[in-house]
Amino acid sequence: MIDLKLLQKDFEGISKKLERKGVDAKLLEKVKIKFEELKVAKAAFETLQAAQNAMSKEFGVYKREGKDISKLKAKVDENKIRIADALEIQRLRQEELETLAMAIPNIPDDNVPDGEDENDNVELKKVLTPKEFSFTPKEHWELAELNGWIDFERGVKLATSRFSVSFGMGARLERALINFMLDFNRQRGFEEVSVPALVNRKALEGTGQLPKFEEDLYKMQDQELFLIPTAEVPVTNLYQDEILTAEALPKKMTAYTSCFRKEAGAAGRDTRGMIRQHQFHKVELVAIANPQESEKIFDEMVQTASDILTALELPHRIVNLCTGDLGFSAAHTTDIEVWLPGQDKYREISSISNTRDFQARRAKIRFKNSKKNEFVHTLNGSSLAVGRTLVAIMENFQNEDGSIDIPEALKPYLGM
RNA sequence: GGAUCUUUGGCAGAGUUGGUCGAAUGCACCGGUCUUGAAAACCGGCGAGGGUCAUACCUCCCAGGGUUCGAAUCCCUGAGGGUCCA
Repeated sequence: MIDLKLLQKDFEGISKKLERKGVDAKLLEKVKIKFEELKVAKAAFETLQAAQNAMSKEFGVYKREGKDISKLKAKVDENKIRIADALEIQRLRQEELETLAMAIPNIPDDNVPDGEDENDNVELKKVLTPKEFSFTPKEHWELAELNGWIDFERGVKLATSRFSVSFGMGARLERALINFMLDFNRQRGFEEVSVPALVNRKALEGTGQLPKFEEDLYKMQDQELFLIPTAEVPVTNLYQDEILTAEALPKKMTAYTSCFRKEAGAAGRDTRGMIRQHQFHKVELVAIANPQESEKIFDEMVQTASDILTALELPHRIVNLCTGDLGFSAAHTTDIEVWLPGQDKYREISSISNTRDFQARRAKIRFKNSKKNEFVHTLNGSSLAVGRTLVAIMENFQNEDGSIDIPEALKPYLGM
């Protein structure tokens, strides 16, 4: 949720920033008007309510003194009707405003580059050099089938397209990666948490997936619960509606969960292989931070994710997302893209965002800053997507005969 | 699944014959006195959101409805927690 007071105070400035993210100026204008209307409606209601409260107090006095109350009651009854109307109007305005405001994305930071899509993202640096192959490297699905690691057909049989099954070393590698990543993150000061895979509407509103992106979520039929699209949702919302002490910050957490996405807008993209699945494993980093140090923690998170790839000897690059590629809740995002020799390109494997107080405002996560309460900053990032890491290992560690070497760092996790 | 109790400020915990209750008290926290400094002791402040230059004022005692001039307090529904029974 954007800061409505800020929008009101600096309408020009904020709308200019949001325009970079493709927000219609007319929408903002509407929000501003609704906000004004709400204030008027509120004032009207409050005036009536104040009168009502005063009269009710008088009522008590009359009763005690044994005075005649019939006249007062008539007045109060009449006022009551007007209050009901005023309240209804206020509620309506409130709803209208919320509907509009909840659909506005976060304000991008000034240093976020302008751009349409991922092609306009800005590369910050490359880590490790892709190795030269003396043969044409295969793509991961071929390698996966060759080694019997992943069975795509049987995943479809069990569920539907974009589901797969891992066997043998494929399955073991996934588990090894999860443990490796969790341990790595923990050593960097992120506390491990284990959270529900189903969450309610409020949690998803808190982190910004709802109300705008319901079509990409799996929803339970008999209860208002959704499968999580990322651990960011349950972990960030752990502290929803809470006022934390300043000493409690930062909360740095890591969690492994399965993630579930309908990929509604991705028809035809990455239909082959396990780059884009409806269910996938991910180890996530989440931080609840004092605004003053959120950027420092952001850098730590990027470094941690990058270091995991380095430890796995996987070449990657770090890119700064442009406005067009920036997610709904993020003020700025850094992606890490891993080198896939089979595809001959870098592909996203981690996405790390600082949402600043955008989610905190929605989820009402605050902290006591000496006297006053302030919204925290929330950050999240993958560290890492497990399936894609497996893909990267397959493609980068393949041999000419299709066999695949195991990165040294993982061997202890495989009893090797 | 049934019965019953319960849900209050950062935490703990009063308040349920409806009206000076936004709410005692303790802890925590902040400011001060004392001290070389700290602790202890003592004094003062201290729920949240909106509104205002600041007051006033409005809303909030799990959520949603209802009764009433008036509800933290009564009634209904739902959610969470405890206990007992299946």
